[in-house]
Amino acid sequence: MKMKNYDHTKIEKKWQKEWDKNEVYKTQNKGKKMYVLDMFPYPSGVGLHVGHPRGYIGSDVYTRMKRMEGFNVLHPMGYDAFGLPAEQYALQHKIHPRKAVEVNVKTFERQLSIMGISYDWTRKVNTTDPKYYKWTQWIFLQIFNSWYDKSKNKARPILELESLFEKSGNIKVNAVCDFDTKIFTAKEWCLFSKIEKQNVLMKYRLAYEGHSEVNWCEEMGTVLANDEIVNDTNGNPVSERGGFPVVKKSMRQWFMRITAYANRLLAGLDGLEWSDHIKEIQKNWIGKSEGSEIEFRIKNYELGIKIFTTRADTIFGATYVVLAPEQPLVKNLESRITNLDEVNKYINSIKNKTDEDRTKSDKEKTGVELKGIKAINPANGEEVSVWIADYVLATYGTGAVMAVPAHDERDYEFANKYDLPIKNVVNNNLDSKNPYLDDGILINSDNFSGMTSEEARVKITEFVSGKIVTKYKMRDAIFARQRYWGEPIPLKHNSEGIITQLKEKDLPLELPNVKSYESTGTGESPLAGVKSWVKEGYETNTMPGWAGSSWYFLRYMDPQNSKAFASKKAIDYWKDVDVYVGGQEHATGHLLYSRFWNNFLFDLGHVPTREPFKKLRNNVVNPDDIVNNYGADTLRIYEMFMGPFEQSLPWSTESIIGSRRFIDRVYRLQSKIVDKKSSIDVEKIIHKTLKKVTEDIEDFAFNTAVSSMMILVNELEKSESIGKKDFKILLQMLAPFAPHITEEIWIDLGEKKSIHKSIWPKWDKNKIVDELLKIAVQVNGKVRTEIMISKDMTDEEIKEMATKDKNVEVWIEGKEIKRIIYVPNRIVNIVV
RNA sequence: GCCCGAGUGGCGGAACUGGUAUACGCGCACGACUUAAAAUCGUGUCUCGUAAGGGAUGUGGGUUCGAUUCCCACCUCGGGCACCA
Repeated sequence: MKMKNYDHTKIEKKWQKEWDKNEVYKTQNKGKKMYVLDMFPYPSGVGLHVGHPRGYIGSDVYTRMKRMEGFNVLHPMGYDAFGLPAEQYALQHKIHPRKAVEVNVKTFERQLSIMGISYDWTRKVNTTDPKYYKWTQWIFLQIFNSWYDKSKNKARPILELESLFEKSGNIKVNAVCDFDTKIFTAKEWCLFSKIEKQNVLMKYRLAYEGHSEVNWCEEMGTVLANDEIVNDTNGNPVSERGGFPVVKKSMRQWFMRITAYANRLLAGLDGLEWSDHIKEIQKNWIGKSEGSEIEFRIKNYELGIKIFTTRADTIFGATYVVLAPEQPLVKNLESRITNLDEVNKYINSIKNKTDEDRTKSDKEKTGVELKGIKAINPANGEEVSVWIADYVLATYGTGAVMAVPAHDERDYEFANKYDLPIKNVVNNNLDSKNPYLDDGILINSDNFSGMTSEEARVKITEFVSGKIVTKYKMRDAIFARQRYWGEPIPLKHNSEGIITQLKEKDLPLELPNVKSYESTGTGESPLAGVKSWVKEGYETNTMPGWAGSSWYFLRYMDPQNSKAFASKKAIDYWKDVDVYVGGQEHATGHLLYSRFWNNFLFDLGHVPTREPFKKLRNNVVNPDDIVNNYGADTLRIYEMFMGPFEQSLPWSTESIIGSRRFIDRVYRLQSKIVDKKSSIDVEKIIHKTLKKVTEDIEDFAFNTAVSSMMILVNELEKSESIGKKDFKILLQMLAPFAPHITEEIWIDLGEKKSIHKSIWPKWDKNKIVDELLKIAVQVNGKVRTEIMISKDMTDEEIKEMATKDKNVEVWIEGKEIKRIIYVPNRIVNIVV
């Protein structure tokens, strides 16, 4: 490892210092803007470290070219330091989370800077800084104080909803609200007590308090999201971090009504330059489906059962109805159920099961008939039995389904087990292996027989007075953690249960110091143990990890502002993120929540665009530590060269040597520099390569950009000399990949200003056209020879030249030429 | 089960909107320089064949003058969702 061609450690350190001193990467506030963002990291259990430099390097290469192209680039970095990972780390090491964050941030910054990443560090943000989370709390209050107007399709202030209630109650209000919201008139509204009003409004707020069954982890003393839970080796649910057991528990929670935005989050994907893969994941997660809501009347009772189905065409085959055990209607029917004991026993048995157990698809279906209750099939007036079963989900659709065993696999299984009637109403191909085919011709369906499923869906829905509706699988997001290390929620509860909110001037509500930030084990946050906090009535839950990260990209635009989360001027200038680079593990979390918040802020006029991230590129995990042996420039080139940017690659310390050799060769090429013009051939290849490199960086095709520069260097080595001017072009196009060595040579060549402040060169059109070109000649699609053509030959001349070629004549002799196809500058194909 | 995506040398991978498949790099072999080694440079490197030529982009079909690229079926791998009615 001795006697390198250049001393990477010395050179790289020198320039990193120099760039820092001269603020080479400082963002301006004018010019054509370009916002290139890396997802900011959060401290992990093993401390914060640069685990995967690939993404940071890729976005840095892109950033550097854009800067040289004259864009005013914003390329910042910061820290998402609230949340479980930081807290767990602190607990394990018996230090305060704030201390843990400080230590880890230092390590991280050192590792980033040795790779030569060109961040503007003056714009650093940290979600745990009270000056930052003041605005996280402010945004929370905006959401809390808003409702979703379906007719205008946007969020509006809650005050406007109250005045609508005063005018005409809620009957005419077309808003997104809780499923069980009751109808009231203006008069009734005015008679409501303060607390009753508060409860009603809570059903409309976009941030709301409610109760829900949650995943409770006793050891960690906290609620976990579904994606924070994994299965242990026995198939039991445990926390992803630590592997502690997880059970179901009903708890008071704060929620974000993200479901109000389901359709916009789905539709907004169309205009985004994201990979199809990530879009697909978000689409599935949102889970839109069109169907019908249809009421089955209950015999001798005023209420009916509303069911949701996507197969209204099969309603003539509906032979029973199933409710989810938690469906509120079950309670209402209690007095009429003749086997209530059996029913209650079933409901209780369900409560003790985890989601995991309930949703295992290979599990045998169970259920109980509600005896004494009969429903009427609205299509044919037949009486059908009513059941509860846990294969129906309370949280999707209406929590009730019509069962059509002939055309639904799950209903079929259930009907077979409990001996319920099965009636075929769609004439599928009966010998087909799958009796549940989507489409067919209706039979046994009165006037609808003979129609296709497709037609019948809408017609039958009308016939039974149902309506066409759209449902989503996505649920509202829980917005609370029973933990210490998070943003306090800026709300107070008084002894009567009235909720008041902090005024803007009183923000931030700072996280108090506590003796013990360890879990209380009771399910309450450690904040519940702080007397002064509880006395004031402050909310003891804190915000979840995703709060601070849902808007940080806006803060970078104006990170020091104390009057607003960012000034209007800064927001109007930067608008949105042009390119966003980060891991795809955030597809259904961060990337969805940020889009939700940004759409919301757009509705209230705080930001100028709906979607925050125009272009998304995903980085994948890879190890590091090559810098010491080979240098940062080598690491950067290697990471970019070894394959497509968005693909995970196995690390190979063997092949990295190729990247180092490449740099060494560039370094040695200096001996060929002359003070006059280079030969035509050298000029040509320089400009051709420049064109390719420019286009490739634009497309994030870094691997082929490096490859074409390698070809260029191979060619230059064969040449006698290189003009200084052309050599500088090579340095410039290499600068984004290898910022240190190129800077070193650049300054050596007598330049005064940093190469990174130089202007990205433009390729010369005239220099990339070849006078002579080699093209292939095929006979019947097989290559037989190559010919040289000049650029001013006509098509006819080229075709003639091809047919006259000796190597071709052998193959066409004595045969009739049927056609000659000439693809300009590529190929001639002679068909005989 | 459903929905995406991908299969190219010993390895990482390239091939623009259908136009000379295997660029570039690693590895390997041989050679040059050297007392020697390292480093560096040069030559070769899909496969069968002495050659002329033939065959290969997961498998089998199809469209086309021409297919890694488009279409159909199947196989394998990766990812997402999962009792969503």
